[in-house]
Amino acid sequence: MILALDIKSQLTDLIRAACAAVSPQASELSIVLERPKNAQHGDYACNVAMQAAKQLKRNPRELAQAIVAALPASCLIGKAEIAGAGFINFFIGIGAKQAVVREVLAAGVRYGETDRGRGQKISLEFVSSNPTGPLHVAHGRAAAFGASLANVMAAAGFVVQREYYVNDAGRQMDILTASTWLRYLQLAGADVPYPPNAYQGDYVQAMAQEILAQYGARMARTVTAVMTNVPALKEDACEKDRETARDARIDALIANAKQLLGGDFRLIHAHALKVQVDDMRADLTEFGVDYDCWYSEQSLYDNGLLDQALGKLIAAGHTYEEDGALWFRATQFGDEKDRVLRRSNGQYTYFAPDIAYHASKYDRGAEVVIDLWGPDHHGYIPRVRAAIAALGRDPEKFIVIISQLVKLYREGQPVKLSTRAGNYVTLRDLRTEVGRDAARFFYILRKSDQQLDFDLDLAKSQSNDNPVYYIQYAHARISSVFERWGGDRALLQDAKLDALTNEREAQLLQTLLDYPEVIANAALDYAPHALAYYLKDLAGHLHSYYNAEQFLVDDDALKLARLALIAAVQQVLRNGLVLLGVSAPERM
RNA sequence: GUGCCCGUAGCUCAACCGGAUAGAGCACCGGCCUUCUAAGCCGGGGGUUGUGGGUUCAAGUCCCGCCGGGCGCGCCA
Repeated sequence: MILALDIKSQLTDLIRAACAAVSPQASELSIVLERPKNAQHGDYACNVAMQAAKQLKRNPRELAQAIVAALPASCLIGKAEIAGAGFINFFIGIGAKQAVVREVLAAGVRYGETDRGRGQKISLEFVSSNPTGPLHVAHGRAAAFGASLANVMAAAGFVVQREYYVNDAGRQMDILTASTWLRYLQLAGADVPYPPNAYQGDYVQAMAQEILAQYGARMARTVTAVMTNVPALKEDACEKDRETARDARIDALIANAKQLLGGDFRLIHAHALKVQVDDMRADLTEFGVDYDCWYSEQSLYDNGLLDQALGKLIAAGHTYEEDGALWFRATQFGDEKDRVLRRSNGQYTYFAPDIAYHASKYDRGAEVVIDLWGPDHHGYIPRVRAAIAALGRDPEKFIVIISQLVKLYREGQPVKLSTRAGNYVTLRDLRTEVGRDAARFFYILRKSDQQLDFDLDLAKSQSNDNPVYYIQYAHARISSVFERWGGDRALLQDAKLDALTNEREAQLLQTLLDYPEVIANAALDYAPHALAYYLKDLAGHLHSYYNAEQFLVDDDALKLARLALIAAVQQVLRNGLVLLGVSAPERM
């Protein structure tokens, strides 16, 4: 929706008109309005006079004076004064601000929406964890960030497609399949060794149980058969050699599994995939994170999109063969080295289907593609960008947001995590421990490219230390006032607002006015944390107001005006919390 | 070694793409509950924005050097 009451753009128009009257050249200037930190500097400050002073060869303060003098008459501006080096400070009349209350109450859940995104189609991919085990706390951050960003962008007028790329075709899934089978063999009584780089979690055991229950001993094989041609580990060698040996060992086990099981390998594979994807989906749904599309990597092989994408690259001459492998000339598109698409063993790299996947995002209508990745993938960005460029798409329309590491703290000490032992903290653990609201909120409190220290005790604490409760409490307090009042909230829509005149009321009105722009900026900057800080701010102003003034007063006009104001505040608090996936409780 | 990201109060972090006296919370000190929820409010101390230069009316923000930290640099994903 487009606000009737957009003070900032109305003011911008007035200033532009004034500039045009002062000088034809000045009419070309871009008018930037900013909310001063210092209340003495008014509600909006404009620096256009300082920007223009040089090219107009005029003194900035004198120029500012001329612009102010040329301002068209408007009931919006209570006062405009020159300050500092040439700022024009605007004080908005309280009457103009009061109208925001009616605006908020009329718009309701839609207050804050703008058309800044102009309906641009965005593909936003986030989490996309391998379906080889439960989501852990880093995925949780990506989930919370991606979901909040998608909500904020949608509110700002973008059309957002939320995507999860399911890596159901790669080697990791084969390892999970083999892991499940090995556990199954152990359950069936076979004394097979379990490799250290197979999946260690208990969920593998659980899947093995299910396979055993469903298919009985039909997939059992002798240990000798399973271990045929499986090379030994080299635990006394150096780290690099040990890793190579481990890789070779698990690859041999996978090859044996495929050969010994035939079609049954696909059965275990399909079972494991379904269990893991269902589990992740349930986990995310419980976290308030939903997707428009779960996109299968395997489908790119099956429906020919992979061949199509590679065919395009080959036809355009962007590939070559060397050492038996197929290479992409990534260096011609800004990457630091060329990249392998198809290995000499005939297998495609992870990169190859990923190119097809990204191509499909654009082919399905995305104007801008945004990927949210972990920090360990940032070296991968130039490669994908190069491929997008090679396919004739604008690489500027491909944006990667890096979601940095999450460190957990308990009692001031970092929580030790060891992926190898399989005892990492899952998202589900975290949700169980601190609750969904605190988890969602804490996760987006930091800029995505900054490491996040997650204080478990703080997130759990039901105290004033906890910013989630601080905001929710403001919302609940307002509910409590209305419960005490007992009147009909619909009456507030038409309440007279003239009585809202004191400093705290002016502050609240202005903060409500800021909300749509906060949403828009958070969307354009990919920075949902800005919304969290705004809500803390709004809640703070409400708490101050609550403490300073009585709402349920004898003076009827004053009472209704104040109730209308806090109803509007509550609406905005709720709207903001909804975008962040945090509940807005009526009582606490 | 090379590339990217980061360095702001004792701690965790903001700062509206270059604006005015760098702001919150925690911690510390002092006040406020017979009045709509004290999970709250009011007040106080605390800073050479890692460092040295540069750009300009104006730099935490932009450019260069250095110091310190994180991550990446596979025919892995």
